[in-house]
Amino acid sequence: MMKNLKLKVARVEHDLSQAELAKKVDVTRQTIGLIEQGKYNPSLQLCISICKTLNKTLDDLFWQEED
Amino acid sequence: MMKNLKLKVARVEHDLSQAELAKKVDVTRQTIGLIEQGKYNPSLQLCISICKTLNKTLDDLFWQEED
DNA sequence: ACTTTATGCAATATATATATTACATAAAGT
DNA sequence: ACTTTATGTAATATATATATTGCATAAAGT
Repeated sequence: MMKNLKLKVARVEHDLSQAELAKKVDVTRQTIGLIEQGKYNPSLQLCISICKTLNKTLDDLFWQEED
Repeated sequence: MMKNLKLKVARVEHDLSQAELAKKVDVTRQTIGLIEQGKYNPSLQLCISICKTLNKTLDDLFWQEED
């Protein structure tokens, strides 16, 4: 799996730590960290929750053009 | 959870049955059926796989504007 | 120097997505 | 009438997302 740098950038743009974002979307810090590292395959609802918190869409944060 | 009518429409536009789409994305027919019924919270990778098969993006099929 | 803060990592536990198998029904084909 | 085809549903099993707890480290604040 691949790192999700777009998520990390969006999070930092909102001046949130992994722990702070985690609390907002009601998961643990580890879950956010692992998603950013590309070691998890998150659920759609969690992705949507993260997007709404960061004012982004699924395509913004979780869509990859390349293969 | 809410039904995913956009997925069903996109699938039908491609003239695929639930079973045929399932085979293409390597899950079971039940999984596709339950996603369409909104009874599952699919993984991001499965969503992406479905999108690529149906020539759509995540926002096209899995993003909901309303709340 | 000490204390937070942020992050990575690891082991175990729990919840749930998904598979497997099977049965039921309605519609369409023959 | 019979046979497919498509879909819903349900029970059990398995894989894995996520939680929990704890330890380690590097950077920044004091």
